[in-house]
Amino acid sequence: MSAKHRSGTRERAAVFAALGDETRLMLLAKLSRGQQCSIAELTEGTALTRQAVTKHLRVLERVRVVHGRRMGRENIFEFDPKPVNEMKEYLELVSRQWDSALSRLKAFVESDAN
Amino acid sequence: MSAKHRSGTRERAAVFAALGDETRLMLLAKLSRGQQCSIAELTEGTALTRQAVTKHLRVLERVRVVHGRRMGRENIFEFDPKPVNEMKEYLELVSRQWDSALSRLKAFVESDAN
DNA sequence: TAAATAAGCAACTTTATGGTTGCATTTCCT
DNA sequence: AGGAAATGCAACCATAAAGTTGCTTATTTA
Repeated sequence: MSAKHRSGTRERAAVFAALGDETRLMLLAKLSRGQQCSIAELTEGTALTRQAVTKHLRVLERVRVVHGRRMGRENIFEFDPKPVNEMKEYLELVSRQWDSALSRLKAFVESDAN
Repeated sequence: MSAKHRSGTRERAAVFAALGDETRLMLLAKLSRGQQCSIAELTEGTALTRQAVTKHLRVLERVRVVHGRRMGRENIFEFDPKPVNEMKEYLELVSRQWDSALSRLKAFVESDAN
């Protein structure tokens, strides 16, 4: 309800959208296991072209779930946990709101109101 | 790493994708506060048409974040917490994987290897 | 230095998404 | 009954997203 929440809606949606693709979830899975991988390495597991994987990495990079740094001729990508943690916290908030809403409903039903 | 994970990748991506839109996050916010709302009511806060909101509700419904039931002439929508909790748990898993990967890296750096 | 490796850039195709408008249907209320 | 309210359905449009191919650039390495 605070301004902090409403102002972040766009950014949160962007992070969720970035996670909303099977290929990107697989990239995320590999990188979150701690491996630092080049684009070519990340392409290996998939049925896609290197360029397609590159595009997916840019999407993840734009919302800072991942970042790459140039090492010689290769671009090494690494996981960045902050946005994922923020999304986890947001979902926890939603969950808590729901629980307290249920509690209120329960209290209402059990009150004189019925 | 288990089969359970890999088989769910598509579904997880679908849920994240459903959450990856500002309008749908706002609908989710309202519904997760426990209010059961008709489509017309949910449309009120927005600058969109009723039909646009309906489409967004269908997207959320397809991944079971929400469900509607017909009550007379109106369609009352309600939040469903299961998928959101599952996504929360998935993000927790990712987060733990990352933490343990960092621990392993730290142990490695501090070992004879350097 | 020349071949091979890794990646970036750009154009293009296809399909999904978000949104609209117009009209039909169901339900409620007087 | 008959009008108002709440939806549903379908066609349509515009833009974004996912993926491809072809070509260029930068770095290794033999």
